[in-house]
Amino acid sequence: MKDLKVIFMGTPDFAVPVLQKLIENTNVVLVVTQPDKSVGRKQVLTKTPVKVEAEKAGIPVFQPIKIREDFDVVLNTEADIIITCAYGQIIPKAILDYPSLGCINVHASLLPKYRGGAPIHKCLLNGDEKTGITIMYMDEAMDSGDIIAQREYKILENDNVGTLHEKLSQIGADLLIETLPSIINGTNERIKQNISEVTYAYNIKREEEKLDFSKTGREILNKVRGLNPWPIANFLLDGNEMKVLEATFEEGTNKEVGKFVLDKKRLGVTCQDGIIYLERVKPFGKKEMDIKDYLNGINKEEFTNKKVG
RNA sequence: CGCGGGAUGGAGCAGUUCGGUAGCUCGUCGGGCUCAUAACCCGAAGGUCGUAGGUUCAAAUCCUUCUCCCGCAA
Repeated sequence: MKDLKVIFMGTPDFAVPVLQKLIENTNVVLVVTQPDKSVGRKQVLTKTPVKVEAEKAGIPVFQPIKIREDFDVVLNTEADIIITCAYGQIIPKAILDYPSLGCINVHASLLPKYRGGAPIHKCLLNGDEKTGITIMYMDEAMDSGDIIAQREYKILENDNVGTLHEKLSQIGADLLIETLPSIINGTNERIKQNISEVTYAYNIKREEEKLDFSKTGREILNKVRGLNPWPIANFLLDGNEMKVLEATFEEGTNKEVGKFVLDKKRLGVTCQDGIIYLERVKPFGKKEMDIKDYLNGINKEEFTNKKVG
């Protein structure tokens, strides 16, 4: 496979293992990634993780603002196949039609479930038992092309977005390399997506980060881990965001939801079917800390009367 | 100069309005109680109050500078 000329398109950390494996096993001739962006409070111009990796390997990098309008560089690069993974822009037909072996995408869900940008978050938020990786041909719509290969991953109770992210990106890289030979010699599968089973995983909206204590403990825990380590579930306390990084649940009954339960060493909030105990939080303006430390500094008498909101 | 929060023993905080002995809860260490304990009691160590300067008899506190951490917005 070392003589296979590959153009890789990808942007975030998730795409890095895929790129690394391609560099090891094939001849990556060009990397396309999103433009450097100013990030954080200080607006530091930052390279995308994929760009960093590409430069390390001495591979040319192309960063069009709009690939839709600016793709000559790609067409002028001799390549057999284009492989994308979380690139972040819709790829125009001219590029899709260009390489002889086609355009292949690595997606972090078992398509047709969870097309879109946040499949890892979505499967955790929904409390799914499994998710996985799909290797697929690309077409002009988002994540709608024919499936070449899939690999399932059984979600563990303690998985969160971070751990799943890591595991799936590794699986994605492995599965891609294993599948490539069949794509090269044309013996690969090509399965149409079942339209009736299509669901979408759009990017998380701000409002979805809020914990709703009128829901069940299970649903709340799903949200806590399904948004960790990014963007982190939270609720309002005295008008300020209290982020919840870890929580546990104990079943029970309550008269009222969203009320604080103060224990000597624990802080809980009543929900529909029990109490959610906060285990690790990040109060407004502070660093994240264990609940034990948080309780050390607060006025417990006052706290008993507080409510979420 | 995008908006806002924060920096005080190892941890989390109070004290700053209105300058006047460095305080709370926890942890650590030592001792005691107990069949035993993460429980309880007694005691101890541990802090140039983020940096630099200014005002003052006196600054954690007032004024100015800078640094670092955090949330939002992009």
